[in-house]
Amino acid sequence: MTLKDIAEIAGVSIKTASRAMNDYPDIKKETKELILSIAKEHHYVPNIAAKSLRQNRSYSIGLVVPDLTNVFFGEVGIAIHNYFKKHGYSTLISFSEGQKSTEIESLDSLLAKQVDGIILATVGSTGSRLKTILKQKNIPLVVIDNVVNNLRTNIVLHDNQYNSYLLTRHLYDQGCRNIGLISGPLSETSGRRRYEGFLKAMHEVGLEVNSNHIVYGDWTIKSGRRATEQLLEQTGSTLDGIIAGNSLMAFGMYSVLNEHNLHIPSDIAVASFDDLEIVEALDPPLTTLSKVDSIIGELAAKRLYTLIKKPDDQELLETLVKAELKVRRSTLRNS
Amino acid sequence: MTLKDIAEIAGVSIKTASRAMNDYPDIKKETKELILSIAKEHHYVPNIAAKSLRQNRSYSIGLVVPDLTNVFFGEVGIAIHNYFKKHGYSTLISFSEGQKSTEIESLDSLLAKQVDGIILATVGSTGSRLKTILKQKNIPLVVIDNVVNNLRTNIVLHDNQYNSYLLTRHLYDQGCRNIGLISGPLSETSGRRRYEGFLKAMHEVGLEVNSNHIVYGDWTIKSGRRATEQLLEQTGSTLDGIIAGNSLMAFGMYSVLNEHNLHIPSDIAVASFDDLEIVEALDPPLTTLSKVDSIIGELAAKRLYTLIKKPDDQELLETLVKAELKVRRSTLRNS
DNA sequence: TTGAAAGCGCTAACAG
DNA sequence: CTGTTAGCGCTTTCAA
Repeated sequence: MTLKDIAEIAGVSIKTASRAMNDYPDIKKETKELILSIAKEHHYVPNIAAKSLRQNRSYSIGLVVPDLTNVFFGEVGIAIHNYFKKHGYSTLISFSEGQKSTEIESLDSLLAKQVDGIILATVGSTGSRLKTILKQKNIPLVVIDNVVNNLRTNIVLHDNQYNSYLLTRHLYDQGCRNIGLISGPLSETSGRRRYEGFLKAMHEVGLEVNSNHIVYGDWTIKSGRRATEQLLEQTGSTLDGIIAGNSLMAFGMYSVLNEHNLHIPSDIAVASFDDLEIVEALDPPLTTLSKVDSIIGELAAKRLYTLIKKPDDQELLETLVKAELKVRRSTLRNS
Repeated sequence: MTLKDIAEIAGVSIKTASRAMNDYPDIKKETKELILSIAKEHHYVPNIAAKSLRQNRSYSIGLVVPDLTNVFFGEVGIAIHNYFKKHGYSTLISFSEGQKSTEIESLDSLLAKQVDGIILATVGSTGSRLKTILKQKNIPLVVIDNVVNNLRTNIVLHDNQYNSYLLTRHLYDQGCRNIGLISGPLSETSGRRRYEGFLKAMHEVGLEVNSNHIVYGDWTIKSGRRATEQLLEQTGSTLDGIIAGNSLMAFGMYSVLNEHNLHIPSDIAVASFDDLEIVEALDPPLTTLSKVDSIIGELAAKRLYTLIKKPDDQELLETLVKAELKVRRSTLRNS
C-alpha cells in the first residue's frame, strides 16, 4: 500500500495524496478528508526509507549511554524515547560500556545511520574529538549528566551543587552539628559539585569543615564500607550526621554503622542522593533526593528537538535540574 | 560522498563500485581493492535509506520490552544490540510499560518502520492478535522469557523448572529436610514452572510436600515480607530451609527472619533465583543462580538472525537456558 | 488548488 | 568481469 495506490483509489494525483498526508496548506478540505479516510481504511503507512532518502533526514535520533542496566540511564532513555515517539521519531540506542573508544565508535555508527541528532551521556570523550565529529556533519548534540571538556554545547544535568546543599541543610535543620561527607571522586564533575554544595551549606550555617570529616569513595558499596570505617576512625565517632555521595555507598555505610552499634538516626542521621527502590527497604528507610531522571531525559529530548527543527538556533543552554528532599526515617530526629 | 562519486574517482561504473562495497563475486580483485581504498580514504558511508528503499529491507530489528530499568531486560537488550551490531543491523527498542495495549502499539510502530524482525518480551498479548500482526507481514518473531498463549513461535527462556530443581536439591544436599517455598503467582508461567521444579526435587529426594510449606507473593519486597510471616506462622518455625521465588522477595524475607531472630544459615538456609548485585551485600550473602540474561539475549538474537537470513526456516525452537548455582554463605551449613 | 516530471542513492536485471 | 537502464516511494520543483 503506497501513496500511489491511495492516490489512484481517490482519483487524484500522487502529489495531492502526499499533500493530504503531510498537512500541506494547498489542498481543498474535502479532498484532504477523502484521502485521509482512504489511507486509514487501507492502513496506509508511509515508507520512511523513501521519505528519508528524499528529504535527507532519517527521522531517528541517537542516544549513547554507558550502560542501560543503570537505572538512571534506563529512565532517561525511556523519557527520551517517549518524547520523540510522540513526534514520529525513533530512537537508536547505543552503548559506550564506559569506554572512550566504544563511545567514539557508537557515535560514528550513529552518524552512519544519518541520525538527525544525538543525545550523549558521555564517559568523557575529549571535547576536541567530539567537535570534529559533529561540526563536520553539523548534527545537533545534547549532552546529559556530565560536562565535556573543551566543548561548549547544550547540556542537561542534575544541579548537583544545589542538591547537595539541600541535603546538608536538611541534616543541619534536624540538629546535626558534626556532619561528615562520603564524597565521590573530585575528578568527576558530579563528585566535585556535590562536594562544593556540601561546603557551601556548611559555610552558610557557620559550621567549620574539618578535613577529617570528608572521605572519598568510588560510588560502589564496597568503597562506602571502607570510607565509613575510615570516617569513624578519623573522627572518633563524634559525628551526628553523614551525607553519602550516592546510595550504593550509603548501603555500605549502613552495614558498617550497624556493626559499630551506631543507631540511625538517633546517633547518626544519614542521607544520600539517588532514590533507588532499595532505599525504602533499608532499616530505617533512607532519606534521599527525589528522582529527576525522567525530567532530565525529557528536557534533553525537548532541547534536541528544538535544535533539529531550528538548526540556526545557536544558543547554548546549560539546564540544571533541581531535586526535592524525600525525607524518610534515617534523618528524622526532631519528631 | 555517494557511490557515484566513488565510482567517478575510481573511473569505473557506479554498479562496479556497488559490487566492491558489497562483496559481490563478479569483480576483479584489483578493481575491488582500488575502490575500497578510495571509499575508505573519503570516509564513504553507504546511505542506508536508499539501500532499504531498494531492497525493501531496513537493516533494523525491533525489540519490545516492558521496561528497560529492569536489569534483566537491560542485559538482554544489550546482548541483542551487540549481536546485531556485529551484523550491521540497528536495534529499535520500544517499551510496553507492562500493558497489553502499549505492547500492541509498540509492535505496530515497529512494523511501520519496516523492521526485518522482532524480539518480544511479552506481557501477554493474546496469541491471536500477535499472529494477525505478524503473519500478514510475514515478519520473523522471537519471544523471550514468557510463553504466549495460542501462538506457536520461536522462544528463548529460563529453564525455570530445572533451575528451581537445582536450588531445592542444593538445600537438600546442605542437610535441609523441612523446606519452604515462597512462590510467585502460579498464573504466571515462570511462577508455575519454578513451583513445579520445587515439587519435582522434593519428590525425587523423598520429602513430603506439606501445603503449609508453600506461600505466595507477587515478586515484590513487600510481598516477600508478608509471605515469610505467613510461612513462619503456618509452620511454627519448624523450617530449616526456604526457597524464595525471586531475590526481591528474598530481601523481604531477610528482614523478617532477622526480626524473628532466626539465623541464616544455621537455623534456616535460604536461596533464591536472580543474581542481583545487591545479594552480595546482604548479610549473609545470598545463594542464587548465575545470571544468564545476556545468554538469553544472545540466543534470541542468533535465532532471529537465522530467521531473517533464511525466511523459509519454519522450524519452531523452544530454547531453555539452564543456570548454575552461585553458592554463597546463606546456604553453607556443612562446612 | 492541482498535476507532471525529475530525482534522492542504491541495487536487480540484463547486456555486453 | 563490467556497464546500462530502470525503478524502489516519496517530495520538490515548476507549470497549469
